[in-house]
Amino acid sequence: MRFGFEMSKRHESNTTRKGPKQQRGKATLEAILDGMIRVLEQEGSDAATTSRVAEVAGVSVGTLYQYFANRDAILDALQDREFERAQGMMGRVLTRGAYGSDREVARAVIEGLLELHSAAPALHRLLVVEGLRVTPTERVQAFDLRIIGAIRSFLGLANVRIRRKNLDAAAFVIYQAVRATMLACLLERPPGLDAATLVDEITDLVLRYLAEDASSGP
Amino acid sequence: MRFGFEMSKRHESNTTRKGPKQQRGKATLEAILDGMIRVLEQEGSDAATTSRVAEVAGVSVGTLYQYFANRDAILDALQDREFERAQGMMGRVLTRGAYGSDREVARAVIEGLLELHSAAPALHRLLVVEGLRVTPTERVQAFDLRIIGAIRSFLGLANVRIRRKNLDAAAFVIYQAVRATMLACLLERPPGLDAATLVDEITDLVLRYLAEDASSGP
Amino acid sequence: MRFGFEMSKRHESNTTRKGPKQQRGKATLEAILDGMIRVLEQEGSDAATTSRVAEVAGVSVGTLYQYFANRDAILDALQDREFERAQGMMGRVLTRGAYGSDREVARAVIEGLLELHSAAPALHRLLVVEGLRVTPTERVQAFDLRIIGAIRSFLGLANVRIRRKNLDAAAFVIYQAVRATMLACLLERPPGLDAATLVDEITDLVLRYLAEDASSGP
Amino acid sequence: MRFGFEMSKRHESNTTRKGPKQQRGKATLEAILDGMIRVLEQEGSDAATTSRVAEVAGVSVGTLYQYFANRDAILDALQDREFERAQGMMGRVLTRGAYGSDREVARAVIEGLLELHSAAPALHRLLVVEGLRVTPTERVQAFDLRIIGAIRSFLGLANVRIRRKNLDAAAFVIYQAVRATMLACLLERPPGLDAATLVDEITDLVLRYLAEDASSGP
DNA sequence: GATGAATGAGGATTCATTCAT
DNA sequence: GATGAATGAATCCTCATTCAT
Repeated sequence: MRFGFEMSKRHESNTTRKGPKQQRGKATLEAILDGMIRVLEQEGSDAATTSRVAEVAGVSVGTLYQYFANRDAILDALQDREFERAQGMMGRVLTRGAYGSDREVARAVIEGLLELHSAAPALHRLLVVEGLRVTPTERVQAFDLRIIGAIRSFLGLANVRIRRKNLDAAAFVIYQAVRATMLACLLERPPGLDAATLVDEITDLVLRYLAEDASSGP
Repeated sequence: MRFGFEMSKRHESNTTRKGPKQQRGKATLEAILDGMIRVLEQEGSDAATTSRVAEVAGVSVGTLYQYFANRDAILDALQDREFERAQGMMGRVLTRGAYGSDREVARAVIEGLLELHSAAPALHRLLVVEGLRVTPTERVQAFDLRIIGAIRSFLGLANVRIRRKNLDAAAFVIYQAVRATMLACLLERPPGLDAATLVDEITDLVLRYLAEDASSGP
Repeated sequence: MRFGFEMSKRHESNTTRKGPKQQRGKATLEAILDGMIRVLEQEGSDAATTSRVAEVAGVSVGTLYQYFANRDAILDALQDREFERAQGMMGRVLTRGAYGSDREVARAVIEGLLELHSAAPALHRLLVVEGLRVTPTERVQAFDLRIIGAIRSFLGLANVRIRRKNLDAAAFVIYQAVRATMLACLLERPPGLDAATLVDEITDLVLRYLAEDASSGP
Repeated sequence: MRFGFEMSKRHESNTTRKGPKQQRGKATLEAILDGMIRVLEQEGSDAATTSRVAEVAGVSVGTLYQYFANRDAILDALQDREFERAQGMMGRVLTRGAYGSDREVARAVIEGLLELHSAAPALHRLLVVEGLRVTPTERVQAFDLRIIGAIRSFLGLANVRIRRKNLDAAAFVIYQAVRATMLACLLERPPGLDAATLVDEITDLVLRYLAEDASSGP
């Protein structure tokens, strides 16, 4: 167990219809997920109809519905996959850089996140939008709630001197601030704000907010 | 529509169709805008169909279309109204608090923003979603671009000692971070993060990021 | 009485709502008719909504409906006006040219028709379309039935040697052939078919069809 | 819609959306075309809404739109089908009657046309209306342009002595005159003008107009 | 298991017509 | 009489989902 990432195996109903027992099934399932991402990234969410996704995935709509109970289930699965990737990245970075300075660790995590987001900005945009839904869906665990939990436990375990009293609040603030900045930067591509600068700024934002002393600004 | 609130591609007629000059007209127009907000807040963006908005506004669809060229035009108008409110708030706060400490000014602005967001969180959620559009529209001034510009010029004029080199980047980061945190807090209502705490945390986040010395944290 | 143009004063219901007793009323009524024609000619029939017609006529929709029971009534009135113009033209031409050769008379009539059509081709197109309605409207006298009647009586009275046995059929054929050719020419403007040529061709078409000897081709 | 059958402005996708390759698809497509004709014939063009056509065709609107990109595409397809039928008829008649007299050939063609028109007068009415469009569409080959071209080349090839100098004009005139007369006759059913008479009259009209000597009139 | 044709509820938008001022 | 804001039925079209083959 890494950082005590607690997470329930949530909501059967909305998810994959049948566990991909077969090899072929697994491949098809992945093809559909990738099809969804590809459409999202290249054609925008308006174009992400079930038919189009199936087409891009190289299967028929019927098949798509054999793997997913409904359209939302695809997004759920995508969320799961993305969460696992984030989790994996964090694990790798933190293990590897266990002895680096706070700044180095933070920067590594942020770079990892940026990489993850860069691979599929539109997907992450979607995850934000979904997370911000006004009418709470029955989607039990929004993507960000899970991540915030993970961050919270990391902060609790970290041996750095965190200045924050309220760790729950801190985890929440960090997560929202980092994600929004990163995502907006990727999607809006504001002139004069390249990836390197972005990482610098976010790292500094987070460290100054968290750490007792963070005089080593850029 | 899926994925929350996708806007349609076209933006031919971004403006109010024909502001009937009468008094009644003005009232009807406001009723429609308020109807949209009410639906957004209470029923979610999927429910914000033109029919439903008209119904809630207490007018017929036909009337709605007499005031707005299309559905998107309502959102445009809402954006304008909100921008003006934000501008007004900033003006008032900054004038009034011209002699306060940095922290006092920052806190006042953030409290003002929180107030604005609290009045219509769903609307602001929408503005975020809009701001994150993958396919950038020709919509001349996206809400956030306008606000970021305002922040940027404020930073440039402020007589405080800003530690940031790249003021454009700083304005961008601050805006995204503050807005996302505030909005997510309002919409998700995470337990243990009340309004007061939120203001404290955000103020600190911003000040530490910006100011040369921000030792007066909580 | 000229050629025994018999015509009933038909269908009160669909027509002008109130006889324009006032001077102003008469002017407004004409303005509306002209507005309809102007829109038809310049913007096409899709644009000919009651609102647009009223706008172009310089009155309000309400006023328009004070003069016409419904939209169709405007077209009825237009039909009447056009029929009267056609009648007047025929009268003038036939009186003036009473002693010309058959060909001269025919040519004069056709030129007159062309002039009438040229002034408002879109209107005449509309009259055709209306005349060809599949579901017979309650519109008692279609434009063409009235004109055909007039032609028929002219053929009956004419002192030329008509070769046709069936004058009813002949009147019908002539009318349809002439009108269609003329109108299509005006609307489609086929290259290499100017007004002069058109008149020549139609005149010849009609004369050869009707007259005992028509060896004097163009 | 008013004024009979206005077509909408756009013609982006003039073609069949996606001819489902199956057998069933072909049948459905035909059912829709026939449904459109049936509605046109029996209920008039105002009734020819997509829903009604689908209903009469025995399919759902969705299905209709799976075969045709939009309402106009149905009419395009109908036009194509009709053009092909006309072409086939002409081919058959001209081949078979290669050795008949001019009058016999002409009469055969006209009888063929009458048959074609009789089968679906409302459709042909529509094609006329289409042909008379004020705003010329980019629709590549309007029905009549295609037919006029065919007539024109037939006139050029015919070994009969055509008296006309301007064959383009002659083709145009013949086409418009014949079609209008025939169609109006079918739709208005003027008393005392049966099919046989109509064919006689039209044949004579055309032959006298075209041929050097046409003394063999009725 | 896969396919894709069929379904139909639902959403945006228009426009003839009315009626309170 | 004139005005024009309000009405709402009607239309086109989309897309998630099902089911017969």
